[in-house]
Amino acid sequence: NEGGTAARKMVLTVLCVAEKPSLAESIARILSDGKHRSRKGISPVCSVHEYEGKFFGAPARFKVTSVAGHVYTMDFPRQYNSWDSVEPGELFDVSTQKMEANPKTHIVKHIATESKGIDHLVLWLDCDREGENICYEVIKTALPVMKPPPPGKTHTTIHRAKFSAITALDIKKAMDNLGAPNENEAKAVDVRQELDLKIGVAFTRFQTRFFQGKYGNLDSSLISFGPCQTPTLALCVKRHDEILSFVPKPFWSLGAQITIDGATLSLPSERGRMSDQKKATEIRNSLKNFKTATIVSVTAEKKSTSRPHALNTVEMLKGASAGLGISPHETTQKGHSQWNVYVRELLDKGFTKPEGGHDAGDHPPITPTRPAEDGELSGTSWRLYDFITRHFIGTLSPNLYYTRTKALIKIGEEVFSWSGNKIRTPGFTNVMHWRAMGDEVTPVELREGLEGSVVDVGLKEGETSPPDYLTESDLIGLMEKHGIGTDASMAVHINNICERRYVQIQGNQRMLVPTNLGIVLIHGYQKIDQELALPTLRSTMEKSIAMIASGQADSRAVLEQEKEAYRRKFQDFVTKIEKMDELFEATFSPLASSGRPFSKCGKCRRYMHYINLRPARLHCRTCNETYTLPSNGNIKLYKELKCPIDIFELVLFSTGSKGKGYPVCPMCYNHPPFDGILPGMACNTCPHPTCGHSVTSNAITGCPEEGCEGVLVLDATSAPRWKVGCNGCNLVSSFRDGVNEVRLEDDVCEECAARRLVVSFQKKEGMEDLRGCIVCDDALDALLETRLVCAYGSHEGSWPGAGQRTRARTWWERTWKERF
DNA sequence: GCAAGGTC
Repeated sequence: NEGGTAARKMVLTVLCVAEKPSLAESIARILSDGKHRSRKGISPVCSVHEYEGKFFGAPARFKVTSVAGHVYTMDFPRQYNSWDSVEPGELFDVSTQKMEANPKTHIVKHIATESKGIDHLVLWLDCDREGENICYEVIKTALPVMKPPPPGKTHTTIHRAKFSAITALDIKKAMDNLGAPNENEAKAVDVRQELDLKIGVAFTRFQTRFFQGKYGNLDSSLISFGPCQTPTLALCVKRHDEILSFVPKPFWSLGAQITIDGATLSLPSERGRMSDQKKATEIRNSLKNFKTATIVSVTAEKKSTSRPHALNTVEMLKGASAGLGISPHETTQKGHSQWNVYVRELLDKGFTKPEGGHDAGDHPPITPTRPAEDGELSGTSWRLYDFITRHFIGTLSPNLYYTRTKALIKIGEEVFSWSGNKIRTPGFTNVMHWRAMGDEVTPVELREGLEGSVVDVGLKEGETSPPDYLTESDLIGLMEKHGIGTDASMAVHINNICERRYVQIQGNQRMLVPTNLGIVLIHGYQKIDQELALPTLRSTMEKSIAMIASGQADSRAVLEQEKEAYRRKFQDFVTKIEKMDELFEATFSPLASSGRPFSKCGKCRRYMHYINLRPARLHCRTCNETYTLPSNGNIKLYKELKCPIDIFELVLFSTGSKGKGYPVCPMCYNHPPFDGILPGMACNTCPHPTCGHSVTSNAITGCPEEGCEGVLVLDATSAPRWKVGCNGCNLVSSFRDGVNEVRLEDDVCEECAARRLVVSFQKKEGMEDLRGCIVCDDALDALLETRLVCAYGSHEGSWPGAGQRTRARTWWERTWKERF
């Protein structure tokens, strides 16, 4: 059917890409009037929704899919990952690269596959600056494989959909008014990324290395700096300083007690607080002889409290923290159980992202999408759902109306008052009970001219009190005010400064109390360079970046100018770091008085002290030397065994009974005795030819893990639990129970060149010794309790396999042949 | 091991 083929050829293929999977589904449903078909994509997280329709009047097949946030992330080339061999200041000059943000999700491959041969690409990314940047990430992947416009035609094949809500109206309107992506906005994000990376990483590495291990009770392995986290911390420290420097002032307030129509009322003076004690006393004394109090006026004023505005994310975070004690981090956790479904629906369907970044106020941004019962959601999820739903109903409810009555009562010429509220209509407080107002009424009716008798006129002394620490809710408000972070990232910044132990959250009120470390850091920046700890650090940078976004400034020029400014700041910081160190010295204790006696120093033969804080380390008080130890595991003594090179006593590092274990010489670990070996050399990587703990003594074969350059070594340190593990990656496997001893032979397997081993068994096993190669002999391989558990998860199927034999042979030829 | 920004 020639005609049919020709007609099919005319059908255009249009790919629509949204920012996240749920949006792709919503968009497809709206545009296809629910007639879309869904299928899986290459990426495990993204589906593709297809339907037929018209594009610019022509018949078209539509595919709607998504990315999942940014496709690429910016980083330094790999060789700049080393903290030891790269000077942080150099980082400002390194050209950064974009790499796939989440390689496991295969988003790049997904987009490339779905873009192949398409006629048009429609970008449905969120209509904000980051979304504009993601547009170009998608274009970068899609354009090379798209069908070029037909010869002679110059129309664009790249389109931008602009929408502010996921509603049928908005989405269809966007499809009918396609435009072009905004390159300036995308470039602005590139510049922000590079600045954040370079500034953050340079300062973080430098100050971490400078202070790490310098003080005995400084418990932190990472001392970070960032254009958002540091100003956030500074806000907390500022309040702390205000509290400490607060000087209370005394004040006096006058009050009267009267009886009127048989009721007793306490009345404050209309003067309020008085700071002059002498004058206050005079007034009190002048009233001593008055026995009568007279009501001189009663006014009733009708008042109201407006129902709340619809919730946006920031208000939700504040409400959840202040009212429910749920952290912003937890509030935005939507990755588990039914919660996931709810918040996704809540955020997607009801969320408005008006253009220009201001809430137009015409949509309720966060709303419940269906009723749920208490039992359907677990603890925190239910409380948050309850809050959102009540708030939502509140926005649709009448205002609170009440009457405020105020009576003025004179004793002599001094005016006292009584006031109270009476609810007329509770309105939204019916459902938002936490905003409810109580009735305050007198037991008697107050009316003008009524007289009572004075029981007492007294003076109360008080003093002004300091402000409280910032609550989390306050902090979020301040971050918003100063433009620190976005609604999606504020929670992360707060979580960061908690995790890094710069602040602690205290009490039900969730107040942020800075730690010594947090205080010293901010005060240190203030001594060196005020600007580094100003709440405006972020917004100042944002202003330059906004110039790029609006097309008023050239992105390269802004980048260079900002980079230069921060390079100077960084260099200045480096030269003045002693100023910050003075504060550290005054706050933290010297190493010389920290830790407990542990293992012996090879230089002075005295006990070194073990400091079990991050980073774990040994300190020799006699030599005044510090030796850092591997972290994220336990450190134990190792039978007083010594390193043959420097006679330091070895210590044993282990990550648990099923985890890795190896001996470490504190000296070699910090100062490797062999050329070309970087710090961090444990005994299982030490090439010493005869030491029983070296890799030479314990090597079996090359690591079976694809791409790992490490060596599989025998680990006898937790015997009788014998293990094999890689000295390069996390791969480790135990021999099964009943194995008594594993020894390495001097010869190697003819087939694969792995070292042969001899396994002996406990008596109760009644088994002969087994001798052979762990790579080629199934009987030996079967003794390994678990298949090798590896860090990268790429090792599947049987180990050791045929591929391993080749790898083992290569490893032998290349590295170890001459050593045996 | 570092930043901040997406989303999961």
